[in-house]
Amino acid sequence: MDSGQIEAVKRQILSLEKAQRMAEFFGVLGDTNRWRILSALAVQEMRVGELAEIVGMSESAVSHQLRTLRVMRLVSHERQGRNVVYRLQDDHIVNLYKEVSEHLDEPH
Amino acid sequence: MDSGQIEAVKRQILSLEKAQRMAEFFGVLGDTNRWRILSALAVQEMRVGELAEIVGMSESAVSHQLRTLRVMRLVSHERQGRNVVYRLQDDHIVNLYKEVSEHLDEPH
DNA sequence: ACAACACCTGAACAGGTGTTCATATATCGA
DNA sequence: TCGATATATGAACACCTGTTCAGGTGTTGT
Repeated sequence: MDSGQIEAVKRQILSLEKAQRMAEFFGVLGDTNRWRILSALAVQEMRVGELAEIVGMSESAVSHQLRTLRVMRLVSHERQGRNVVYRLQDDHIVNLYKEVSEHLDEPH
Repeated sequence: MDSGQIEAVKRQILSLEKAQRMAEFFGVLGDTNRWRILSALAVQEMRVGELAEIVGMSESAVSHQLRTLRVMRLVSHERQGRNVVYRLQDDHIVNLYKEVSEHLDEPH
């Protein structure tokens, strides 16, 4: 590669901003407990306390994580009386899970 | 949800091991510079030094990151004389990029 | 109105992550 | 073989992240 080609690639790669947005999103999925929470919500929508018991975390920790998931619009929430019900916002995560699951299952 | 349903969901969620593997993989994609490196390699295969100049990082930092990407089998490498050429291992990452890009571009 | 309940939030602290710097390894040219 | 080049690696350090703990907000039943 000569210096002209180098410059050409520089113009084609992800911008810093776009790369940051990607990293931020994938970073959210880079946590074991958040995957457990998401997989629980993939079974069915549920309240915070129920999530906490299912994944074996404190309610506070779950709440903190749900906040993160909310910001990335992976889950939506709805207050019902004194409870707050969380659900997966759409099936993007399920698709991502399937796609990556294949990758990880490939023989090395 | 009664306690029976709670137990049922507990059995259906991702195991700790599977969740950890998912988190580990996505965590690798949770870094701005790794996305810049991957997007450069998506344009064309290239040497470490070229990557370093294109993404504006030190060669050492790039090398460290490539190691991480290699472990997750996102890139493969081949020594050519004193150079080492890196390339994307397959198109999984490109697919992931497209899928997530849509998600991020959706109106809030 | 008030106590109990369900959830959220901020600060603090421990553990993890990415970069730099110095050095090591590997290959080529003379 | 020796110096130059290209990449890899280990330790150290600064920064980021997730949990806990203490306390706060919002809602219901009496």
